[in-house]
Amino acid sequence: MATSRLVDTTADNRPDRKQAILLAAEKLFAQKGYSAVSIRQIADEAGVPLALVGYYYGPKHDLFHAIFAHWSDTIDERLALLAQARSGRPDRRMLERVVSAFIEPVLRLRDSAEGEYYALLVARELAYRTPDADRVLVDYFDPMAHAFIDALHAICPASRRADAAWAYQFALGALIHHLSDTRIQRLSRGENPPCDPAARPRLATFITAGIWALLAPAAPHPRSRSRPATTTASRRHP
Amino acid sequence: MATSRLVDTTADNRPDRKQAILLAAEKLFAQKGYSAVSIRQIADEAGVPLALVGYYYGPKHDLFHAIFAHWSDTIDERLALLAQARSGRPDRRMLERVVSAFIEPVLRLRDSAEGEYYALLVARELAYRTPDADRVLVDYFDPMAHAFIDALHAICPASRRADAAWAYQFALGALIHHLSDTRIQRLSRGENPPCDPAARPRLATFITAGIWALLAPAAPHPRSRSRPATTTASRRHP
DNA sequence: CTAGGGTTTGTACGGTTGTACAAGGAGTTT
DNA sequence: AAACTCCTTGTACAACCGTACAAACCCTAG
Repeated sequence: MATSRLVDTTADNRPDRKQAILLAAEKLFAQKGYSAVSIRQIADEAGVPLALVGYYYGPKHDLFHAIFAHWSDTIDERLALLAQARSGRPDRRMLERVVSAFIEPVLRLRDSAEGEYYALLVARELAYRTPDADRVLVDYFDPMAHAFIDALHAICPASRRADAAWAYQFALGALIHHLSDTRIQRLSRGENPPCDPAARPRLATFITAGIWALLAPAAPHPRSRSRPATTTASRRHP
Repeated sequence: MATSRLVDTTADNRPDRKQAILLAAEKLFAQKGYSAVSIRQIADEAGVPLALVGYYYGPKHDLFHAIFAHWSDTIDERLALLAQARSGRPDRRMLERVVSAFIEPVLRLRDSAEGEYYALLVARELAYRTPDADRVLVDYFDPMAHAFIDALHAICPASRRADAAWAYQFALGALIHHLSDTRIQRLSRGENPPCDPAARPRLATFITAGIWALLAPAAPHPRSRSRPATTTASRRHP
């Protein structure tokens, strides 16, 4: 009994205004950034009156937070993919699977119609450190980061976990920067269009090789420099 | 004759208000982002009345632009370092020198007292794509990017230049993300403090290995997938 | 029917924004 | 002394900001 009004509405052909607001906010935040977008612009983009935004989502920052809450289950999917990639012997092959689990879901999201703006929003707002964005980072993405770092550390047990954390952040930087990269077209003189699917395996190669060089058990990095540079300066270093 | 008033002022012990404004803008833009900072906040930070900001720099975006104009000579230094690194035979050793020329000046700037906020500003605002930031990107940083991409392409002549462009962007992402990275302390469970100098050689290792794997003449990436995976799946991939 | 709850609106508030402008101050040149 | 240029300032403006609120609305339950 007492079927809520909201459920009836979604069954209707009447447009879901609440979700329209969320979608508009996603898009504009991803395009212009949190503080450059006004609630009025969001309302206009969604085609709803101004006051409706505040009615559903309250203050501006709660609307921002609601976007990440709406997509929170995609993080669970990524964690499941990671767990699946960790089956088998911990070798370079496993690293390749883990990197793939790290990259693929995000790029797939970016290339999908629904998740496009969310992926862009994550890439931009989380690299762009601000107290507002930091709370979202801690709540939603830190657990996943720790899971990936643990996986890297498990693959290369001889490495220090702190080095695995660095490797993760380097890889994340490459991924994030690639996500919202429109400059590549200019820099490649028109050869690489934005969102080129050919970039995907190249990013995987880049990240895998980088992590492997950093964590491979052959020669772990010392904590602090003890000797001057050897002949090959930066492959294994002082 | 006719020594300009400005020159006299800098010779005085009277504080240079114009530069104080630029410094304050640098700091606040780096900390909170362009659109989250008001001109009034900048004036307060600099300790000057509001109207003086507009007097010296005009509209807000011109002030933003002036910051990059002020540091434009550091880009020339980076280009000189790159040219120096390109002397000798084009081998892996040269790649290590090029990567070092790519990383070191930026990190040194970040760790210096004067350039700290500028480095942070670059890392944040240029990854955070916005029409405003894009113009300074094209004006100041695209030429340098092309120079580095050309260098990578010259080291690995068998590779396609478009792949070198991707490699550059991946490397830039890792560098940029590391620059403003304060999360590393959380993720390493306190082991890695922010701005740890030990990160520098690790970043070099990561980037060098990634680029080398991507561009090394042994087996260039096909433009589109033609062959199934080799024995090691993603080192050279489908 | 009426009552009531969720939804939708127009509107208004106080505050902040970027920018402009006229008036004055300081120091040098005519 | 007067004229001039550069520097400095207080202030005003229109536009926009986030948020709140009281009405009107639609639909269902009683």
